[in-house]
Amino acid sequence: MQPKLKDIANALGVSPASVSNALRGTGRVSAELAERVRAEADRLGYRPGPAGRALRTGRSQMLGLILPDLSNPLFPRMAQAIQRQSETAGYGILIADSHGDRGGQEEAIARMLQRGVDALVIIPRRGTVIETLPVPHALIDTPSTPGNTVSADHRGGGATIVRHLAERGHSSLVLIGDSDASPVQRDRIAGMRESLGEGMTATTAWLEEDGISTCLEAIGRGATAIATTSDLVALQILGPLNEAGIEVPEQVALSGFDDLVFASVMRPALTTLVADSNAIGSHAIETLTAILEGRPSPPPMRVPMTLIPRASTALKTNPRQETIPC
Amino acid sequence: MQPKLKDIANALGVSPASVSNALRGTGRVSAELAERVRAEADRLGYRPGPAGRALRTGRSQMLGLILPDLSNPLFPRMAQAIQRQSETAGYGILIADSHGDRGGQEEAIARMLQRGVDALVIIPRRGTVIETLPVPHALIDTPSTPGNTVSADHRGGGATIVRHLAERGHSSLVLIGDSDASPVQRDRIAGMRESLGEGMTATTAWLEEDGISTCLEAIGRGATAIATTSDLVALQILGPLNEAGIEVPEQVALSGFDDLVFASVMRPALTTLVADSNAIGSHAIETLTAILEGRPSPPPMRVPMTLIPRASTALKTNPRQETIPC
DNA sequence: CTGAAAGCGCTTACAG
DNA sequence: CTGAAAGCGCTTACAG
Repeated sequence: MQPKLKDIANALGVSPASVSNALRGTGRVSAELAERVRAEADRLGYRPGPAGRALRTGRSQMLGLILPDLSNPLFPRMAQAIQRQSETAGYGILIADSHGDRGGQEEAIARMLQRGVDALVIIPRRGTVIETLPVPHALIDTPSTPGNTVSADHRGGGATIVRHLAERGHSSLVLIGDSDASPVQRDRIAGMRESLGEGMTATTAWLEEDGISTCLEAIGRGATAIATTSDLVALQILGPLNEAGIEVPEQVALSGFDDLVFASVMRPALTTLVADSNAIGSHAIETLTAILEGRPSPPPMRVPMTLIPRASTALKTNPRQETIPC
Repeated sequence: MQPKLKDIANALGVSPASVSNALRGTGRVSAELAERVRAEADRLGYRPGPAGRALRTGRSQMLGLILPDLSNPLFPRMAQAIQRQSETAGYGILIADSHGDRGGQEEAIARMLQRGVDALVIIPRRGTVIETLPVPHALIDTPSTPGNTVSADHRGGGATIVRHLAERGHSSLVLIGDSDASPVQRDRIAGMRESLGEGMTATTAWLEEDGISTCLEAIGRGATAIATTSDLVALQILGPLNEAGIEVPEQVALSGFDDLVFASVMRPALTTLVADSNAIGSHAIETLTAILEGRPSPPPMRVPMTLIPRASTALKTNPRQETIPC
């Protein structure tokens, strides 16, 4: 049986109120009594039970984390960062995924609220708008999403990879994503387009819309670099490129996004960009705990994406090279 | 403000006790009153608050999930399966990871207990023994781990891939894992070794112990197939093979384990084996809820691993082919 | 069949 | 500085 507050009070012949005050540093308690209480609490290994505290304070000391899809390879890092940060802040993390659809997201939020979470961290489904919620919440989506609390600077990442390719002599690019229904992917592509330099051209393609063909055609017309919105997209393009006899990076440069687990280990190793998940997680948690604890809450934050140059874009390309027959 | 039990009682002019009994189907309540209570509860959108219930019943209706490392690519699927199953059973899931070491695992367990979880699902760190715990727990490790509740049949998976390779004419194999400190990997390799047929030979290697060199040497001596313990290991071997001028699957067959996200999309697509995460998750949750709710708890379970044949082992190999110069 | 009462373990005004 | 009391929202014996 776990020791209770009353056990300490009885052992010391004082009231439970004084024990509680001594342990929390609230109310007036003499230093001497406080010390005796702490010693006895340590001896017994006492920890306040969550149920009694929650009932009295109205706070569960738990945060809910809503993910669109736990099996998405990008989310584990976020979940890990958020879990560790919230633990440091003294909150537990309840998880739920949105079961792949929008109704699922609303249900997941409703379940979390019923379980009494003090606040929510939400990584929303593509383009979902979060209605008013009865608890504070932090949104991790894209800087262009209204109400976004913190996220990677996807647009800046797009700009960075295009500059990287430009420095290597690439002037004709293919920009390719999975789906333009994704705000994250749209922002990455937008950032790429915005920073095309003088004389640079780019074809945009989406995997959903026969993007592989579009991509191969553009290469046939002289494109020398493919900037994708995700390592997974890059990996999916590698096969068709090989089959078409196009070598990476010798004939075409290729880049990804997110530094997924296979990016460093595939051949050629994939140039990619990644944001610091811990920075994102800690800003989300800091924002929430600030609100919960009455501190001033920080402004929204945009975490930069860092380029990780690898073999897939290592070669300098002569912008006037012959076009590859397709 | 969320409606309380008392609000329903007041609105109907009955006691909170009757409302509680009506809603839970316990105690004696007339059908007529039960119906009125349900109607009013629906109208108000009443849900019992978790704090009051937890304090009274001693149950939090939450399960803790302890993972060695949330960022491990294998765990998201498990976490997702467990989360969904426990949700169906009416339990929330608190997550914690072990921060990469054994002490971290013990701390994570202690934190979960302090938060009042009713039971734990533990995917233990390599070779960790779980001491006695004050709540029921389900262990997901390997069938050979004492106290294991449910897990994939890693040994059977090893046997399956070796038979698959044997059918394709391979008789000289390399079996390679990351680390023999991992019970899962040891079981997979053991299953492989056990089912080597007549006249088959195999070299075992570990990445940790310069396994790549061992592997290349074995191929130099005539091995025609590499069975790895993980898709990630297979991916890591592909580069050195390419550099050595060894083609997959033309000269050497290659297989993985776990069907990670890149396995189907890499080139060549990777033959692999996978267990049904939902089956594992639901057995773990069923075991725990059975104990918590006083039902007979099911025996330990071993979930079969299914072969997913892909291009990387598609070719029949002549066992007497020339050896490749190394 | 129904309701009044007690109590789960805490914290927080409040009185002394 | 310290303690007695009330109460957070529920559920469960128990009395009527």
